Amino acid sequence: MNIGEVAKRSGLPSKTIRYYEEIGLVKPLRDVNGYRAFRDSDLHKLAFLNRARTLGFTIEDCRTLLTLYEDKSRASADVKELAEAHLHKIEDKIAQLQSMRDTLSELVHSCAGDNRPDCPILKDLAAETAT
Amino acid sequence: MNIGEVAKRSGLPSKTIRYYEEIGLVKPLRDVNGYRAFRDSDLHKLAFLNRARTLGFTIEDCRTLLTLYEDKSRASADVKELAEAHLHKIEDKIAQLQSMRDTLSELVHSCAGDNRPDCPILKDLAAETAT
DNA sequence: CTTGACCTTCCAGTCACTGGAACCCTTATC
DNA sequence: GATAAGGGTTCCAGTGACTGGAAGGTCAAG
Repeated sequence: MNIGEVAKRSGLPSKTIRYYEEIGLVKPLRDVNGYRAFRDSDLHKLAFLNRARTLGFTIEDCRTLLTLYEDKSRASADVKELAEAHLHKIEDKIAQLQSMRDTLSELVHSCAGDNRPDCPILKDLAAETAT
Repeated sequence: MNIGEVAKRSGLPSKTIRYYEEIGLVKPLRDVNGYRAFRDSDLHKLAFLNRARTLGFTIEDCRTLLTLYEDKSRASADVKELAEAHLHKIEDKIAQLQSMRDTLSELVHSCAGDNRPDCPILKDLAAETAT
């Protein structure tokens, strides 16, 4: 398979696939004309990567996950640990964003949004934290 | 004020303050020795920036907000519009993260996490999307 | 005079791509 | 055989918002 087809089938842009090769996540063969020649196993890996990235795993996490995936004697505990750590990070991030949202939402609602200059949003941003 | 004190008082690292000068968000004066000399108004701006960044506004948003803040004839609608757009982005991001979290959480719970190799997390990541 | 805590600039790295330029290969059509 | 479209290739630069580190200047205290 050429890169275009693999892109279509894996859901990843060609650029990204080239990048993944560059950082050693996939190692496609080469045709005589220099084109990358992807095997089914490469496609499979790329789809795996796409899914893992969609779930927010970092590239380094993905690298580890791929290794674990290919290590048939892995302990599922290792995978679970990684996934749990990632889950916690996501939950932290959500909490942080929710706190932003709550504050912002309040500010937005308190602002008249007309053509007068008085604006509680700017007032809040400019507020002294303490003296 | 020297940068160290402004850092302490604004809550921003010195490095960040230098960076903000570099991109034109603040324009402190200079002492004869080359040290940055911050006025109260600079400190005030930096605290404003810190607060806005904490709420997740991009640097470019911050630049606009600062301009609006200093334009005493602004319309509060302009501020509100910017804040609302940002709020929507945050809400989208939250939704996206929640969807990740839900999937991940399910996967984590379905995985025994023992020393056997069987792992639903990897299975899911490797699943074909369609044929 | 030296020590240590400041301050300065400049350069490189982060993360995971993404865009673009310049060029090569393949296939079809005229 | 020329040409054009639509693949593919490499390499370089840029993104956002810092952050780390090196190499060096300045200042106050002892």
